[in-house]
Amino acid sequence: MEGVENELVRQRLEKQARIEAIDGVRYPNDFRMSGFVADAIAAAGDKDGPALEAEPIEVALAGRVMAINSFGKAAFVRVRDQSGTLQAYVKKDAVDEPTFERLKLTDIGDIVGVRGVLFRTRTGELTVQAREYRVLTKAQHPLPEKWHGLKDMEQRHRMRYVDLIVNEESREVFRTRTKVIQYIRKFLDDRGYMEVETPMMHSVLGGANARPFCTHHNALDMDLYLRIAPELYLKRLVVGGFDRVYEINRNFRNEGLSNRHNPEFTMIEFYQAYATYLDLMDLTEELFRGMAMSVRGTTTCQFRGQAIDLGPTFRRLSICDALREYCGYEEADFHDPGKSFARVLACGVAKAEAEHVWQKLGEVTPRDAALALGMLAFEHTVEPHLVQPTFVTDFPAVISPLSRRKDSDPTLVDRFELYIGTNEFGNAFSELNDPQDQEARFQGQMSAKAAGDAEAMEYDEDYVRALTFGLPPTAGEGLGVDRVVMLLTGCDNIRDVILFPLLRPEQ
RNA sequence: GGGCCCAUAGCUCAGCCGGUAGAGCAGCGGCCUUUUAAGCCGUUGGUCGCGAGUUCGAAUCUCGCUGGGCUCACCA
Repeated sequence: MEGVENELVRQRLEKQARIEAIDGVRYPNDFRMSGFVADAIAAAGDKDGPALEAEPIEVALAGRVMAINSFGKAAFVRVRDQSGTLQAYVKKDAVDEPTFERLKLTDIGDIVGVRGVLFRTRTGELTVQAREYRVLTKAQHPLPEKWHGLKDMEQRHRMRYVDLIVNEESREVFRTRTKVIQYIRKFLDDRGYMEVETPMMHSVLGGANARPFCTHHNALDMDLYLRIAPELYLKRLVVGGFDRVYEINRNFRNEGLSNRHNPEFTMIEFYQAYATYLDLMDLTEELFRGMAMSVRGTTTCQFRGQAIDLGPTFRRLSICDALREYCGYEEADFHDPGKSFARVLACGVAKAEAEHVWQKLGEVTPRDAALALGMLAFEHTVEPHLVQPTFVTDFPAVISPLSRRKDSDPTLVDRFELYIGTNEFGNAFSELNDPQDQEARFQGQMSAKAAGDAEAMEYDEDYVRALTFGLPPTAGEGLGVDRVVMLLTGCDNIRDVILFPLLRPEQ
């Protein structure tokens, strides 16, 4: 940063040296806290001043100085730890000379240790009457201003540690993030799911349609991908007899950044044998409702300027019905790529984009092409309508290479995506467990790859082999955890819910 | 990657119709032993993101670069 030449830093280094001269130690680590601030507050309960005087409670607290109100011969020092904030009162005639000197050398931002008994000020505020007061760690760099905090988004992301110190809203977002993950974990644990860990370095690309990050293992002289999804490994585990598994997984996709996309992001992916995508819809509603109630105490939330209610039963809308309702599709349009193409253009999709999508499909039937093109119209025209939670169901098989075909129509699959606030939150389907069909689907992906689809999956021979040993009828789902946190915290930018989002290097 | 916008003191911002910088907070000095955005008096602090150009003169106008925000595209 601006370096030690800065005047403010120079002053603080000077104070640090003077404290060291008093204490004989520059970074002491022998202060022992009696507990957190919250414990001290709990110990005092609602006892009034006289009660605290009658039965003194001694505490030793440590934390960061957030404010100092000084009177020259006494001062209030507001100390914050992980659990909360409590002020200490240090007065000259209640402490020895070196202690009062330490107080005078304290800056906002310093880490201090305070020992003393609890009392109440004339306004009734619980306060530690300091007997011992020490500076444990000098903050050599000043903190941002106390009531505007740190506003600059770039600074907040680059120096998250400072953001967390000064912005309570930011601390709250990440506490909520932790609660969300704890809730999901407990929710699945309670239902007999087993948490597992699968490889993040893959030699075969699969489980999603996305461009990967590449890396290299030196000793094996082997190129590897950072995983884009754990799906194929999790289903291998179901083959292995772990009927219900889940992984809270970090995935890596080599795509553009946006306020909804970070190259590494967190998903919760879970699989349940002897279930279908219909079962997962019920489970998903239950999860979202319980999570919202647990984390926020209500099923309503604000997301990207929209009022969302997770309380009512989620709407269920098939792709084809959506296209009929919002894009004017008629029966013939679902079978004739030319007609579907015309509908797509009528929806306002750029011709070049539609042609590109058509072209990179590779060798497909007219029905498949018509449906795949329809997805463009869906994304362009239907998505903006999906504000309240909606399960979009029955996707085209041609774009769903791992999903089970519908018994009633093999060109469609038993799949849903969950939309909330016009954004996709999750993706689930009954798993394709027919190894011969899976082979054919991988062939289709290879065909698409050959036709120029950079995001197509690779042919995973071992996965097909696993299927030949028998994958029970299974349903699986993935949810974007970062987006769930955005929804429940009202953050519009994914970077606000990721502690250290990817940024370009400084300078 | 495309479009629009932003970058001034440690932090939050003003100045932008060109005349080489201002406030609040923080800091420093003084007064103040129950404050809580404490108060009162005084005061330090800036290669105005970087680099060119126009001009007698640029924080201000122009171009380029860097970083960021919003938005579009792909995904979750």
